[in-house]
Formats: sequence, C-alpha cells, structure tokens
Amino acid sequence: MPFGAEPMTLAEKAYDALRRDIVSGALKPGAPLRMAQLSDRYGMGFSPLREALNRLQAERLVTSVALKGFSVAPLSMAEMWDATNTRILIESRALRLSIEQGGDEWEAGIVGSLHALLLQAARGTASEEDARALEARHHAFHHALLSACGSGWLMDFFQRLYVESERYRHPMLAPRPGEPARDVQAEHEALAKATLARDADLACALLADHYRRTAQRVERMMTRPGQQAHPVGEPIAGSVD
Amino acid sequence: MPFGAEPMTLAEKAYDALRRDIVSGALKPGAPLRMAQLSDRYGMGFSPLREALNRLQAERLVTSVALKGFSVAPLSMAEMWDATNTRILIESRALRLSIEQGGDEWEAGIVGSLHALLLQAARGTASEEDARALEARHHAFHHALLSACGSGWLMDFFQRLYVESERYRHPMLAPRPGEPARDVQAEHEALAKATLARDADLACALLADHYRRTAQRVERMMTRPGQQAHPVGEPIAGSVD
DNA sequence: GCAAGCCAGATTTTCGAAAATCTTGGAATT
DNA sequence: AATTCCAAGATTTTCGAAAATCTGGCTTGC
Repeated sequence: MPFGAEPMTLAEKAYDALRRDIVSGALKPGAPLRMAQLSDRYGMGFSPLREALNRLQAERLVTSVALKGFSVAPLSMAEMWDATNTRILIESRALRLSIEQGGDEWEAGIVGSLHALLLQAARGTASEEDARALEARHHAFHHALLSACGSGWLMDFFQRLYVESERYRHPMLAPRPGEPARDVQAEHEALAKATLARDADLACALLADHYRRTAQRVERMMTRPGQQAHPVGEPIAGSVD
Repeated sequence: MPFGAEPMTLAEKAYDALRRDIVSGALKPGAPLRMAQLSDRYGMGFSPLREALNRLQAERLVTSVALKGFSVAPLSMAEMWDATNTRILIESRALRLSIEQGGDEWEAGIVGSLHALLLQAARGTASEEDARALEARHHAFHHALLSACGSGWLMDFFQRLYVESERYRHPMLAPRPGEPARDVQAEHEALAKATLARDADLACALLADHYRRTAQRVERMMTRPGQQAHPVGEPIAGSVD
C-alpha cells in the first residue's frame, strides 16, 4: 500500500464533495438539497449523504428543518461582515501567539508556503485545476502563519471561518472592469515580512486590512447586480483574496 | 397540538441524549462508542445514531477513525486551558458588543435570568433534576449577557465552548473539604451589575476572572487524584461554575 | 364564495440485512 | 523465539425498501 493512503469511507467522500460544491457555488445558496438528487449526483445511497449533511450542518454550511430536509446555507452581507470581523478577532490572537511562540520550523513553514503561493499566482489560473491549486496554497499560507499558536480551538475556528470566507470570495474571482487593481500577493508578502520580524502589532494590522479590503470588494461586487455570479470560464490570475 | 411542539426526529433525540451523556460524563472520555451498544442503550437503529455522531464529531465532542468507529473525545488539562482562554477571548468581545448595542430587552433578559439563577441556586440541587435546572439557568444567564452582540459566529463559538467547559465542570460538582468556599453567585451578581452599568472594562475583567478561577479549581481537582470522578449521588448547592 | 378536511404523490427518515473491513488468536515458517 | 499468514468473529459502513411525514390540489360542507 502506498504511504499515506488511508481508507476513505463514502461518507467522507460525500462530505468533501458536498463541501467543495457548496463553497464553489455549484450548489447555490438557499437551494434545497433533495436526497434523490444528491444520490444521483454523487453516485451513492442515502446513508453516507445524510452523515455528510449532518456534519456540514454543524459547520453551518447547510441548514435543515426536521422532516423537510436540508438546504445550502444562505449568504448575506450581514453574515459576511460578521464572519470577517470574527475572523480578524480569532486570527489576530492566533497570530500574536504564533509570533510569541513560533520556532524555526514555523518560520520555515511561512517562507515555504509563501514561496509556493507566489509561484502559483505567477503561473496564473487558466485551468480549473490551477485555480484549485491557488486556493489550496493560499489556505496553506494563512494556516502556516497561525500554526504555532498552540491552540486547537483557535485553529478550529480559523478553519471554519476560512471556509466561510471562501464562499464569498469565489464569485469574486472574475475581474471587474471598474475596480482598481489590487496586488494581493504583495499584501501576503508584507504580512509574512512583519510576522517574521516578530512585529505583532504591524502584522495584525496588515492582517485586518487584508480581510477588510477583501470584504469591501465583495460588498461592492454583490451590491452592484449583474456580475456576482461569475461565468464558469477562466478566472483571472492571482485575484484570490 | 400544543404550541411549540415541533416534531423531533430520532436523530435529534440521539444527538441530545448523546450530548447529555458525554457532557455529564456518563460516557467517559476516551471510551469507544460501539454501534450495537448505543443502539441498545438508546433504543434505535444505526442510522439516527450515526447522524448524531457525525454532528458531535464536528463539534469535537467525539472523535472518529474511518472504519474503526467513534469514541468520546478525551479531556486534558492543556485542552481545558485552551478552551478557557479562547472562551475569554470570544466572550469578552461579545460582551463588549452587547454593552455597546444592547437595549431594554437585553437588560431585562439579564435581570430576569440572573434572578432565576439565584432562585435555583438558593433552592439547592438535592435532586438530579434540580442540578439540571441550575445548569440550564446558568447557561441562560451567560447567554443573556452576550445576546445583544449581534454576531451569529460569536454566539456559535460561545455555545461550543460553553458545552466544552461543562465537561470539565461536571466532575467538580462534588465539594472538596480542603477547598476554600467560593461564592459563585456573588460573582454572577457583580458581573451583571458591571454589565448593566455599561462598564465594559470591569465586566470583561470580572468575566475573565470568573472563568480563570473555575479553571484553576478544576485543575486542582484533577491533579489531586482520588476525587475527580464524583459519586453519582447528591451534588451540593450552588457550586456550578 | 370560502374555509376545512382529505387524498395522492413526493420526500424525508428509519430500519434490518448485506457488504466491507478490522481484530484477535493460533498455526506455520524462518 | 520471533514473525508472518490466515481464518473466524466482531464491528463498521452501506444499501434498498418500508414507514412516517409533508405538500398541493381537490372536494365537501357551510
């Protein structure tokens, strides 16, 4: 058996697939999730699907009403700002703790994941697979920043809010003509630099700005109708976050 | 049909029952949860049980390994301090927001739930039912304090951490001879007073102390062996939190 | 005309058994 | 003596159908 090839139950596959489809918007916010339809789409019976849906419900990605079934959790601007502010609270604390406690391994993780992120951003996101890779590396970078905080709860909340923010970011991957260009990767570099310099105040300020800016951009995009549902074509290079 | 009598699926009943038994310690930390055994204990088939377990896994009350089943999540001192510190972070923010934004209804909720809590505490917890009532009112009071924060995410995290803290508090309900007496309800009164006076700094300081003191007490109890698993008899009045 | 009751079809929820996988203990091999 | 292999039993996981409940539209009675 190849090295890290743990077995994967159908319920886990269902969880991953549903999560991906909800976050990516393939399953639209508010849409009802009918068992027959899901069973069809993912090629499995009800049991693993229901297990996955229950997990996702606990993570607030789906809602459910007894005997009426599940739906994709809706999105709203109020919810987005709530998630953004809570995220800043959680991650600022985690970042400070990491800066206090992080060692060589932590620093190496930041440098390495930033490098990988920049490489993928420069490569562009012509294919769907590239876009997924960019998203994965973006997540890995932000995770690396906080990874030395030593708190399982903070990391858990970080993960939860990161996924939530992905739901709002995704429809924004399409570029907007009127928008001022934004060099997101420069923000990542500045954030990494301040963090490695152990300047907690600056790093937290940059982090908060980073997220607020994204939120503002999402808000502008959502309130002006006509473009929020991006065409499923070629997203544009480096526009994640 | 009586007013608020929504239907309740077996899966929801399973969730409630499992959660109660895990939090109360009836199912011991680390214990494996075998399907046959659970099916027996709660009188239902596998499907609703597995749904409940998946939900609880997302809430970190149970752990699972693919094809090896579920277990009750273990407890540890490190985890308890992590939960305590994270709780202070979350609830301080929520309390500040509530103090900023709360209106008459919020204040009334605090006064009312505090009154109910004090009544039950004075009544004592001779029966199991009284103990449950005290716990419920204690939760209601802390919930009321934060309820005007306007953030679903903060409230969600509050709930999650509250449940976690219950797991540590429960074995502590038995009184200890050597421990200095602690008037918990006085702390609740002081906290309510500072909050209603809109003194955010004082309220947050009292809140943090309240939790740290509980954590220290738990730690003393756990590290000295021989008394941590309380006999399932008569817990003593007013010792919650 | 209109509300209440009710049937048929759709949908969720639950069960019981089958399929897949793990675990244990002993036998065979080095 | 230690290791590997295998089979039997235990356990988890999944399926397919049955049971329970919801929904929408139609009839009935006032």
